Amino acid sequence: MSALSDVARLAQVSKATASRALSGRGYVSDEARDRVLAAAAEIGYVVSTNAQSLVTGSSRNVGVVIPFINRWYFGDVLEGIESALIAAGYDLTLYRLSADSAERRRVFDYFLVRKRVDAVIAVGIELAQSEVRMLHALGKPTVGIGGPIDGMATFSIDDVAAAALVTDHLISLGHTRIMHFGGDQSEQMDFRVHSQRLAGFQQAMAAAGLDAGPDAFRTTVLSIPGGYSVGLMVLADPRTRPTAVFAGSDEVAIGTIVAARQLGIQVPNQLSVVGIDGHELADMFSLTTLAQDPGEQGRLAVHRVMEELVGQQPAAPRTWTPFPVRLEVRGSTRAPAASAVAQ
Amino acid sequence: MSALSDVARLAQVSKATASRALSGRGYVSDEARDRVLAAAAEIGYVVSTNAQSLVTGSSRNVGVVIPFINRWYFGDVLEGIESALIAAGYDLTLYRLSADSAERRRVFDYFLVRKRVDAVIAVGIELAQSEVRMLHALGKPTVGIGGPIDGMATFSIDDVAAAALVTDHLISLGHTRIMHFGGDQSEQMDFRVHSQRLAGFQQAMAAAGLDAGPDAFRTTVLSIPGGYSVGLMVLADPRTRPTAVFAGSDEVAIGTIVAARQLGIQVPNQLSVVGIDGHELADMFSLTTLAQDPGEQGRLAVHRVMEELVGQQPAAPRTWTPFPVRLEVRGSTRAPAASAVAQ
DNA sequence: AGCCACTGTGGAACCGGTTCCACAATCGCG
DNA sequence: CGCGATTGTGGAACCGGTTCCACAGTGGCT
Repeated sequence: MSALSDVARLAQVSKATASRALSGRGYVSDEARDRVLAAAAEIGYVVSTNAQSLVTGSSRNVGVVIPFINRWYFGDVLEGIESALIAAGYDLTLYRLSADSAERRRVFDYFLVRKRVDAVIAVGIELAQSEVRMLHALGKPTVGIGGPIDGMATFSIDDVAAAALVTDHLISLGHTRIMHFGGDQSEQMDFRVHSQRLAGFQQAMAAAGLDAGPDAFRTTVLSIPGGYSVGLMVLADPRTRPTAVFAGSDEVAIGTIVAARQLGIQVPNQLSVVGIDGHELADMFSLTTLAQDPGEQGRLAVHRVMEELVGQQPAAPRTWTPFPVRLEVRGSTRAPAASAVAQ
Repeated sequence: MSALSDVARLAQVSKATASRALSGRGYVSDEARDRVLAAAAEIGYVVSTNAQSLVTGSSRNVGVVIPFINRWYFGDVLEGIESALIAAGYDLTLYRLSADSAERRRVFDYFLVRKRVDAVIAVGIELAQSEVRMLHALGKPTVGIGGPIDGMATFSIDDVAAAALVTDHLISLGHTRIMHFGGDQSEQMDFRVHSQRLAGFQQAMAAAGLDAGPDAFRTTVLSIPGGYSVGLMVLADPRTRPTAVFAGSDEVAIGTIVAARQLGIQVPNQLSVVGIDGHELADMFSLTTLAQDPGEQGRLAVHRVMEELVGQQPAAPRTWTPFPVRLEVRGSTRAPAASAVAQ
């Protein structure tokens, strides 16, 4: 491969001048610049980013740590991050972090610290305080999606409020027998998303004077098959069947709707279902949902990182920024039929 | 940050010995090694991969170019690639390539060439011969998933055979009015997947003496909503409705099933549906499908890249390796009911 | 005893850039 | 005309490692 010195020799200038001509920094005569550019083009010169990073100390590369790639929310966030990084001229190095804690340590110790990332974006992962400190100690900007995390800039929707909002939607329609299908705490290592949505559900129920005991809550995997299997189990018995389900994610909601159809239960006539996410399939399944925009969250996180990376001015404080949501009412929610209640 | 020279000073050895002790290459006395390791641990030394890459010429980093993240097949391939790369001690730099050709050039010229990848894995992207030559000229191993591409090692299922197989399955059940919902050529920049699956369909139909004219084929976006919308349009009219649909992907098949249910058409009693992929939702929808294993394809591609990267022995020839498939018969296919045919 | 192979170590060159600094030439202006 | 500011250029140091080479000590063998 050709190096800068080759370009310099061909253009009959010094390495210093060649470097200045190519980077655009410092004084270079037009004539010299033209010669350098022509020489570079002639031999197909490309800079070595390794050499560049070595001397400048920055690598124009951001690490993204994410637990899933194949779930809608995470995939969308990743797409948003990717497009924003490319636009900013940065590369994206991807680390998927499974629940396996040994692998987790390895990624953290080995890759993130050792490798050439300028910053880290953690999606849906609850970082320990020791891990946060480690990243801060390295001077690497770090932002999280799905916070809040102490000492870090994080973005996410307000899960408690979101859950309360959709629960209130069901309550205002007249439902009283409402169940929540939520995530299992141990399933993945993300934030307190699950418990917060459960808390919001319970708050809203309590505020309306409704029962939200243990019978009103089932855990499942937050995916379409997860919603399907819990739906099949819970909805099969007409005597205990609720009139409405608040699903912890749209994927669970869709699985529940499919299960209900399978059982011959009409949605929304006999069962209302509401989710959280704004999944691309929500429209197809007429799903009422609290929509968020994961791609936008990803882009926002990138901008926050860039602020701190470029950062002449002091960066914004490292706090949680709630992300807006909007309730999209579709055909999966309706007032409970008298017969359904009686049944 | 602490550098190797700091470690060397603290351990009272030369940089050369410190480097040998840490890398494990060359002769170092046990005593010296211990001192170096202790010194490194004490000051929290981590190597600079930039310096390392600069001198060794390899960066332990593989670039992955992929058109979608959020479609099941691509997400699964990506997961497979990621896990295999991490296991091999390599990083994964992600480039999403949209259909926009300007962006495509930019990624190619700017990032792939300029940046620090040791190899490139291209997923579902048809590379031009000029692009293949460019990568070869750089001496970077390159493998594709979803081939074949001339001059490149590629992995994919045999799309013609796969399409013929599922079509034969429908034919052997007694169906004669079969339609194919396939991908639109212009929709994305992947390989000739769409046209090959169409060709396989037409071959199988012709071999059975069945009509596979233009009326037997509809294009759509290869996603669940895509299958849903084409399903709603095509299945609405009972007079022209086929008794079986071969969907170009499981996502299209699932969308078609949902559309059929919506129209009150029973699957499989009134309509058989078969897909290709082995989607995670296939089981839930009782979908008969030709299963492939995208994650395994990703892992295989990584191994192929590693072979060439480590490669003392001459690497395997750069040809297409067909990937195995298996027909998983579930409840979405059945012999056509006499009534359905008459209707 | 003499020679060679092996082990262990440090000095120095090198990878490919960026940037500091010294120096020269030109220019504007009092 | 003289002087300081501006422009343009090259030499050399440096980023942080790896590795070649020279050299010294030790041991095994004839």
